[in-house]
Amino acid sequence: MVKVMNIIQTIASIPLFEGLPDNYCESLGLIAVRKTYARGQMFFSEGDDGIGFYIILSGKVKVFKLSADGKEQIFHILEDKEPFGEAAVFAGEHYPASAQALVETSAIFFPRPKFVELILSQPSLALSMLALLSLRLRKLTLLVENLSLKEVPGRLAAYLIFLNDRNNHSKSIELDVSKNQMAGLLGTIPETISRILKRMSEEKLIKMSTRSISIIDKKGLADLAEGVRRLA
Amino acid sequence: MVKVMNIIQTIASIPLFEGLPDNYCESLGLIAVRKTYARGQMFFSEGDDGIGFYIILSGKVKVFKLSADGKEQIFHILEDKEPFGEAAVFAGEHYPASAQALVETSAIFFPRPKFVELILSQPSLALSMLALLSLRLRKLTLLVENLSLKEVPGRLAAYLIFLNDRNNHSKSIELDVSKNQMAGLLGTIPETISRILKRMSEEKLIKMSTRSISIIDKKGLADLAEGVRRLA
DNA sequence: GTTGTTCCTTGACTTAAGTCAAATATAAAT
DNA sequence: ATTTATATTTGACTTAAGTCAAGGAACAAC
Repeated sequence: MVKVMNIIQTIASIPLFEGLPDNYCESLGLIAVRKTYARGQMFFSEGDDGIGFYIILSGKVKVFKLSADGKEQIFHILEDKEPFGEAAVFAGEHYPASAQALVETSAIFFPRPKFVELILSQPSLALSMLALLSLRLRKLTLLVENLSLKEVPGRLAAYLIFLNDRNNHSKSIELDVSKNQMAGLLGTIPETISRILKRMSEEKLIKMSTRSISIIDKKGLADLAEGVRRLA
Repeated sequence: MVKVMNIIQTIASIPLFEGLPDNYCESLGLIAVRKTYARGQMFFSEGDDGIGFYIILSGKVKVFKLSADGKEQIFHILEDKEPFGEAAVFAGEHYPASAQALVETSAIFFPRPKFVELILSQPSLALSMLALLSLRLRKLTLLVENLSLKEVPGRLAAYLIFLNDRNNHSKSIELDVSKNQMAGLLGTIPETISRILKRMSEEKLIKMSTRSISIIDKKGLADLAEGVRRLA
């Protein structure tokens, strides 16, 4: 029972379920299953039946698709307390993309049938899910915008600013994803990332250290991201 | 009252609200407002407050974003009974993109506050909305995949097949959107569309008439869309 | 340390697709 | 029909970014 209690407390602390009455958190706890995935292990693959969704407790997960020739487009890189696979629970039968652990990751799993049942009895939970999906939609919209409206330096600048904003606006950005992953997220290749980061350094927009990047001219980066300025 | 009755019947026929109890359709009818938009008129612009969402009764609407230098990325082109602006109702405060009537369009509008209220009292309505948002998410996922994993001929092939499938798999596709719009949707420019359609004709994948396109080699197109084959 | 592995950088080359500009074609208006 | 406007096609040119291939770091294991 100790383990169940832990899950319930954990659930209550997840933004998605915030403000739910205690007894519903308990119901959630009862249908939730804790799982651990090793680095590189797949949660699910594109086309699999959508049997439920996950919420990350710790670790890092990438959601992506592969093209016929093996190129990979990453849609999201997700961390603590972020859910994934949730769209498949409501829409179609299958997961539209694949999900893989980038590092050892622990997550809780909510099986579809029981969760849908719960939703039906609890409108405010439904409202939370609606807000969540809307947010995802917004994030994806941003990605589409980036991919088609901006060239790579702009996308990269936007991503650096995103990372910076997420880390409390501290001047230095930890590069906890490989340039390979970065490239996949930005719809390009690692070589291009390298070259652009170099140009950004030359133009004194950023300073590079081994495992991190410092933003020197945030305005300049923002201009790049807006497509206002371009890189020499 | 006649007008209200019409709206209620209309609402009951919309997939999004299918299977709802009559009294809820009536409630929806009471908060719904019918509006008409001229060709070129804006429903809302990116950044506007998300005051509600629309469902198309007749006409055609494009949802898009503009870059700093005026390039336009179209996210969806929507027709009868399709909703738009719904994400803004739940997520943030603002519409993430703009919506404009491509032809004279009539729609019903649901104001946010009253709709949210309704959702809270009716879980199965919430479930419909969840499914809808998931579907949107899926469509966008596809767009991202197209934009980054495939080159333009592949995207165009995928789009032609999409149009074909939508129109009951009839051999000929009506080009009811300009090549300009098409280009915007596929993240490219009209010139490129022209050239690729020409090459597709030369390779006997399609046959072009003035206002329509016939698919000759569907398999060939599908191969292009999958990225299996390439255009000479 | 030294070895092996993985990741990152750099260079030379190629190419898809964008820009600019001009010529046609189609549709709309009088 | 003739004119006007709008869309489409075509050509010549440019360029961002991809491919291929070779060196260099960084890191882990022994």
